[in-house]
Amino acid sequence: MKKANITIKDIAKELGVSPSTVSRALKDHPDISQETKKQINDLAQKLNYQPNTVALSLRQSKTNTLGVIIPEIAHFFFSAVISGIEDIAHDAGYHVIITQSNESFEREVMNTKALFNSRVDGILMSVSRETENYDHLQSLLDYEIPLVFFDRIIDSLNACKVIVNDEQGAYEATTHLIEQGCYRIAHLAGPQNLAISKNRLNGYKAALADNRYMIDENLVKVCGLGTFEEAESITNEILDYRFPPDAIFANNDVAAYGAMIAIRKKKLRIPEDIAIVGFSNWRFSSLIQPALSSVTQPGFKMGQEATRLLMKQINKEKDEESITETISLKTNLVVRESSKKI
Amino acid sequence: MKKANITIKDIAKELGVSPSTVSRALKDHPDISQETKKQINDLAQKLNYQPNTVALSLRQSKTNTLGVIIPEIAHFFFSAVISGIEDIAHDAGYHVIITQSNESFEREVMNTKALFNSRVDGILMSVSRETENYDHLQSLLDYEIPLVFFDRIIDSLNACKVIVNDEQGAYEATTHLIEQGCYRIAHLAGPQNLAISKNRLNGYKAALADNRYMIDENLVKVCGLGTFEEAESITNEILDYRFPPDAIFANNDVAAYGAMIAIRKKKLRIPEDIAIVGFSNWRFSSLIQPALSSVTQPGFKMGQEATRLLMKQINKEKDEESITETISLKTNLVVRESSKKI
DNA sequence: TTGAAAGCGCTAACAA
DNA sequence: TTGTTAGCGCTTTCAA
Repeated sequence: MKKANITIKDIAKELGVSPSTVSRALKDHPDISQETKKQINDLAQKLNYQPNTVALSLRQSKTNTLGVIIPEIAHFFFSAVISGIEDIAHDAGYHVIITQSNESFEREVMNTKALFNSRVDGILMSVSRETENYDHLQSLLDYEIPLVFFDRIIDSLNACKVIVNDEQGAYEATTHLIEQGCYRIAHLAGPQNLAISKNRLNGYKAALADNRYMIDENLVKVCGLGTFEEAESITNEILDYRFPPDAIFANNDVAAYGAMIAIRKKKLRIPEDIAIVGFSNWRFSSLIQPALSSVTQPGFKMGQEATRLLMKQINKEKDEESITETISLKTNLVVRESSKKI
Repeated sequence: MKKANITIKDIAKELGVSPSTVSRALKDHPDISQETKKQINDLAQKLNYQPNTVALSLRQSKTNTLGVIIPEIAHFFFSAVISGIEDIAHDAGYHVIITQSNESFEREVMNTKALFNSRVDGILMSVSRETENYDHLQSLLDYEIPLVFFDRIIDSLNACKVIVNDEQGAYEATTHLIEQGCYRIAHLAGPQNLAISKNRLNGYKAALADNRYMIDENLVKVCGLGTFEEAESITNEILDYRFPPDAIFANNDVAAYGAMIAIRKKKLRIPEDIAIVGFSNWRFSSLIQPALSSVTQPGFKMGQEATRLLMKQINKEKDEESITETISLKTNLVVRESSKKI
C-alpha cells in the first residue's frame, strides 16, 4: 500500500487548527505558543511530513535550483567542474540540474529555454563549439537570469566569467623546465585560432624572454590536427635537428603523449635526455605517466568559483547594478619526482 | 530594464479572453476556434511567452524531473553514467538533478530526502561505500517513488537494478588470453569481500576450466590494498617463479598498471613475453597504454538502461504490480592491435 | 466555443 | 496567539 504524502492541511485537520498555524509552527515562528508548536512538530514528525518544495517554489518564485549547460558530461574536466558546482550549491541549499549540449548549438538553445522554463535561479554554462549566435544567451540577460560562464566563455556578453590563466600556466611550465637546467625548449603548439593555444604560446615565449633565452621559431611547431600521431611525427622531425631540443612543452596531453612515444622509440630517456611538460586534464596522468610533469586545469575549483559568483548574483538586491566579474584561475603545475633532471 | 515574465493571464487580459481559453489555445485544444487560436498563439509568440513549469508541476503533481544520487561525479565511470542518463531523460522530456554523496552515508540520506521533497518523478542511484542502513531507501519504496539502482546496488531491496556482468567480462578476458596462445595466466585479484572481485575471479576460473587449463592457486594473488605499488611487488614475486606466467589478468586498472611497471623493469616485453588484460574505466587507457587490452564497463549504456527502466516504472499505471527487473550488462573487451601475440 | 471557479501546497498580509 | 483570505501560474470540470 502506497504511503500518502502528508500536507500541511492534513496536520491542520488532525489537530483542529488552521493550515497557517501549522505553517508557522513548522518554521518556528515566534507568534505561535510553545504548546501548539510542540503538538504540531510532534505530529509532523510522526506522520513524516515532508514539505513540498514545488509549492514553495511557485509561491516564492524561487526554485533553489541552478541550471548547468556544458558540452559534454563524460569528460574529466567538465565532470570535475560539475563536482565543484554541486559542492558549493549543496552547501547553499541549492539543487543542480545538468544538461549537455553535445557540442550542438540547437541543443544548447533548447536547454537554455528548458532551464528558463524551469525557473532556475541561475545558470552556469560553457558554450558549445558550434555556438556563434548569442541570442539565447542575451535573452537570459534580458530577463536578468543570473548567468556565469566558465571555460568556454563569450567575451562580448556582459556576464560573469571564470577562466583559466593559460598564459601564466605556460609561463610556469616553461620556467620550470628552465629551472631544471634545460636550455633548448621546444613547444608543440595548438591551432592558433583558439585563444587558449595562443595564450599558451605567449606564456612560453614570455618565460623564455624573461630568462634571456633566444626564441627559436624552429622549435615552435603547431599541431593542427590534434592527434598524437601528428605530434609524434613532428617530434621526430625536431629530434633530428642538428641541435635537437632537450625539453618539450606540449600544448596538451595528446601532444605530450605523441612526443613521449617518439622519444621512447628513439631510445632516449625521459627526462634525462628530454624533459616533457604538457597541459593535461587526464585524471590519472600523474599515475600513468610518472615521467611527465603536467599543467592541470583546476576544474573542481572552477566549478566552485563559478557557483560562488552565481550565488553572489542571486543574492543581490534587484536594484543594485549587476556586476560582471571575471575570475582568472591559476593552473597547477604537477611536478613528478622522476621528471626532475637534477 | 528587466523583461517581465509573461503569464497566461497577461495574454488573456490583452486579448480580452479568459485564461482558460488561452491555456486551451496554447495546447491546441479542439474546442477553440481557429481564429482565437491564431490570435493567442501570435501574441504568445510576440511576447515570448514561456510556460512556467513550476506551476505545471504543482498542478499535475509531476515534475518531469529525475534525481540522481552517486558517490562521486568526477569519476569517469560515473560521469559516463550521468551522460547516459541525461541522454535518455532529455529525449523523454525530463530534467536531471545530480547529487553526490561523496561516499558519505549521512549525505546520501540528506540527498534522498531533498530529492523526495523536490517531488522528482523517479530516482537513480548508486549507493555510497558507507551505506549499510537502508531505511531511507525503503522509505522511497514505501512512497512508491520509482527507483532504479545501478552498479552499487542493494540486493535485498525490491527495486530495479542495473549491473555489469563482471564474471562474463572476466571470462571473456581470460578466454582472449587463451586464444592468443597464453598458457600460464596469472590473476591479480581484488579484495574478496567485494562481490565484483569475487565474480571476476570466478569468471577467470571458469574460462580456465572450460579450456581444460589447470587452476594454479599460486597464480592467483589478491591485491588487498589496491595500490599500484602493491601490484608491482606482487607481480615481481610471480615473475620470479621457476615457471612464471606468460599472461596476467588484472582485477582493475591500477593492478594492471602495477604489473606493467614490474614487467618493464624486468626488461620483458608486453605482450610478447607477458600479455596483460585488465578491467578498466580509464577514459584514455587505450591511448595511454597501447600495450594493454582492457575490459571496460559500459557506463554510458548503464545510464541509458537504468533510465529506460525508470521511465517504464514512471509510466506504469499505479494499480499495476510494480515489477522489479534486473539488467546485467555485458562488458566490452577492447583489444589493442599491439597486444596480440600472434 | 468560451468563461467561471476550484484547487495543486504553501505563505503572508490582514483581521480577529 | 490564531484564523481567514488571497494568490503564486496553470489546468480542468462544469456551466453557459
